[in-house]
Amino acid sequence: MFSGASLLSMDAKGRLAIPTRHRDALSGEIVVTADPSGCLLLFPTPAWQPFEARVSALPNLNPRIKALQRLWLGYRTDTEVDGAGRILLSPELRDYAKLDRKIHMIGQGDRFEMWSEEGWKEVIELAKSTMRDAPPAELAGLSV
Amino acid sequence: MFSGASLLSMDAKGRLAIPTRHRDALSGEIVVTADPSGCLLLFPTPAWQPFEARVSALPNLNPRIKALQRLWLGYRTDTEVDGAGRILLSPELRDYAKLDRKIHMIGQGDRFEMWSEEGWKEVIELAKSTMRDAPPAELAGLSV
DNA sequence: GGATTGTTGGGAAAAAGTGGGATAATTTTC
DNA sequence: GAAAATTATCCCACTTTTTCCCAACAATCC
Repeated sequence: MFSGASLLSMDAKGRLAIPTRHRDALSGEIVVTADPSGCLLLFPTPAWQPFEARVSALPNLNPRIKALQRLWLGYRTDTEVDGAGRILLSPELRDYAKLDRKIHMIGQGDRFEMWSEEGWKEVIELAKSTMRDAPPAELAGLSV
Repeated sequence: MFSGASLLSMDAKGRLAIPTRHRDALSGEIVVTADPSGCLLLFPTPAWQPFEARVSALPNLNPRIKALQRLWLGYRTDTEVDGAGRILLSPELRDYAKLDRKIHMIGQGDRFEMWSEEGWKEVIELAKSTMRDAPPAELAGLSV
């Protein structure tokens, strides 16, 4: 299970160093794609496959679902970690998630999420405002 | 059950000495994460697991709940107490909770909370103003 | 009062991150 | 079709960060 937040910096060539503590989990082949929440998703190839299978199996006569498929499957990019422990993000992926120098890499179970500084700030703000204004009933008892 | 408030001081390297009276409760593996209230949470590993299970089980098609999961699960960091009774907080965790030298460590049942000077002052202020201005009906009977 | 235990800060060695440069490959233009 | 230029990939070196260990100071107990 991946977890942990890291602030990474992408260089001018679009290279991104994977923190060493995640190197072995992400060694070799990696799949990167776009997520409709605004971030990029980063899967080790074995974890990608069930995800792709589930997305492909969705009933895509619904144009909304079809649009989701277009993103998840359409932006799918295979890449791999180079000798210096870095991956290369294509201009298209970088552009989709509005990534510039500072990137937040967030462990999220079977995948990592890549957020721009701005996007991650909005996630934090959404979480904070939720707890402040209208905590969902499902959370009852979570905080002691 | 953890309880008690301690004012700790973090050194320049992000090291934080655990008060001796809590050492045995927090010996070995510890889980630290971010909380949407603005503080960090510190669990002994056994106490973390039911918390993670409940968070993971939330219905995360709701973007607000998904944002909460991103924080709680995403910032999750395993750490351990060093030979001098200190833990190391990563720059990302420190940054999230705006921690600088002075940190308030608050016992809270199965976990500890870590607050910045500023954040803790706001908690106190909120508690005070609540009792002053609009005590919730749920409190009926608490004050003798 | 001395000794032992606990606390704090610093320093050195190792590891990881960062950037540049060179070589190879591909594309475009003449 | 060939040559040149631009882009991409790989490799090496330097800088910064991290981690581990030790020493000095403080407090407590005997």
